[in-house]
Amino acid sequence: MKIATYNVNGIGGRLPVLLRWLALAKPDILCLQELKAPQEKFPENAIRDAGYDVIWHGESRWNGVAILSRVGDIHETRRGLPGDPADEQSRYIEAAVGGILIACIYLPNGNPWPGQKFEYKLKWMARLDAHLKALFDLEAPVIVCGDYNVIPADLDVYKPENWTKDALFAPEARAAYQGYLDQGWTDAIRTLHPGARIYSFWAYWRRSFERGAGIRIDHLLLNTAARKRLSAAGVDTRPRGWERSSDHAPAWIELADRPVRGRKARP
DNA sequence: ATGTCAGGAATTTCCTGA
Repeated sequence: MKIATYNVNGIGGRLPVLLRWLALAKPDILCLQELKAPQEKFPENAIRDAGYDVIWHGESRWNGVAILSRVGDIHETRRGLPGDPADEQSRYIEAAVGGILIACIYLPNGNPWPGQKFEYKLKWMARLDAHLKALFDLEAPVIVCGDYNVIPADLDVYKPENWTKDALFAPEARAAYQGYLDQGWTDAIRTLHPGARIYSFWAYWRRSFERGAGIRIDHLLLNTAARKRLSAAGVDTRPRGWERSSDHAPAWIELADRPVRGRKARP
């Protein structure tokens, strides 16, 4: 089973690119972020015509998350991250589908740092930390994926010195992300490719993609049951080179039907 | 410091967020 996450940066203008990638890559489950569309403007019919069930949480202008599935109906389990009833930003949606619990997140960017937006990011990360603790021990495979807006390590950025003042590379944000791994969650791409330079975002300007000037901020975190079935992971850079592309590329994993021999937790 | 997008609001141009 192929599970992917893709920050589309606007579902409206990106629909042709998304449909093209769905036909090419055929993910079984796909999480989308940055819909940038109100609830009623999500292109539900086009997604269903492509063969996918879908749930989404829109928001006018900003944010917005969705889960697509072509392997059975989606049973929504949660909409909105717990911990702050006053938070109205559409950044979290969770569902049971195909025997998996999948959470789609669009973690706050946090720039400029320091500032109120960065404080919101850290609070959101703390709320996610608490929720992850509740999800980790489930017996079912759990995948928490999306745009984390966190560069975990120097290896995940083309030029670390250019990002030292950025909220995506801030020590507090990286520490919070490390806290998720310390809970036991597996960063699927990094675990299968320990020393590789793999990026999922390239800024639109200065020909970043052509120069390979990227960062890795789209992650798939797996609990123990999911990690045991992890057979492959990567980033599909192809759509980043298409016309009218998102500034992100889809990150994906493959889960085997049963546990993969030798797939142990990272030391 | 720069640079490029998307979408919404107001109209052809600016604003915010990223």
